[in-house]
Amino acid sequence: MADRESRLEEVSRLSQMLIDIVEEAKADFTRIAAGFDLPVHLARAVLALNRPAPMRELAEQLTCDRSYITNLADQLEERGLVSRVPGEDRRVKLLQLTRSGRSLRDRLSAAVAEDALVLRRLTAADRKTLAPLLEKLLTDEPR
Amino acid sequence: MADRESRLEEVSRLSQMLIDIVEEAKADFTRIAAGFDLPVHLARAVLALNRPAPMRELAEQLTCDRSYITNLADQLEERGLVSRVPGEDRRVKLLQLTRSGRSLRDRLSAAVAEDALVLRRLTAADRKTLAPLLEKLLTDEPR
DNA sequence: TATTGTTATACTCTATAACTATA
DNA sequence: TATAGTTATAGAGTATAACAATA
Repeated sequence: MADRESRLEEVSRLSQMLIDIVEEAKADFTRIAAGFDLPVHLARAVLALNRPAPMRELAEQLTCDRSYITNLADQLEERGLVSRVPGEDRRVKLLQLTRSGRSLRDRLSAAVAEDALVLRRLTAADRKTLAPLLEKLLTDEPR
Repeated sequence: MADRESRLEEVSRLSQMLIDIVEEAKADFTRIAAGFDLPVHLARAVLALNRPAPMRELAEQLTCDRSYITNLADQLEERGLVSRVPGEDRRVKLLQLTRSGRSLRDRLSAAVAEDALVLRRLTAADRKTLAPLLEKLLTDEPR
């Protein structure tokens, strides 16, 4: 079957495009974050803090170790972007954006959204076509 | 404009789906490579070697430093998957898959293609719709 | 006993700089 | 002088393990 070879080629072309798109999107994010003087991992943490969250929870959301969150929290605190506030359970500390942290988060998220590839390069109709295809790619039933 | 908020939401949903898809695809690749007892970076190198290539060229293709390619080449050689063969320019060494390297590459690429998300979850028609949208996302004119 | 956050430390991946041999 | 590959080393990013406080 010459069929197999050509299918293989189509598949790797599509996969590579997906990878390239995401790499470009990540590069965009890196650039935008740098514009706010933030390394990527701090920018991600700031965006994740849409409300005060236990450090444990943040670790799950960012899929990293608790000890690493301690690390991030220290850096964010040094910059005056978050503060650690005690939770009801006294083992827990919540990370909470400071006033300046909230302001930064607003500006950052607006910049990210405005810059998004999917807005810059696709029409509304394109996006309407794209969404269900991506959803299909994410449903893990047929395994 | 409540418009802006909802657009923002649509955008981040699409972007997140793209990221999730690629993460899943990469996880699949990691799993498949592990099935051949290869860490990801070695598997990528093996796939890149569809023909003997100067180490310099491989560095460009994998977008990494020459010194790192030396590193990869050592590991691949230890596994008996590649050999260094002298180029015409005597400064150059070509990395060339051994017989067993070629065999591995064939099986690996077949496994990758067969497992691809875009095959598992999309119909041929879906893929035909998806391709031009991804291409549009990759054309960097409208900046 | 289990869980939260912290500390100290170690590991993985990758790059930089200096080197050699060729060109 | 510039380039290909190598070596030794360093850095970024992240995890592991042991720990103190609390549940």
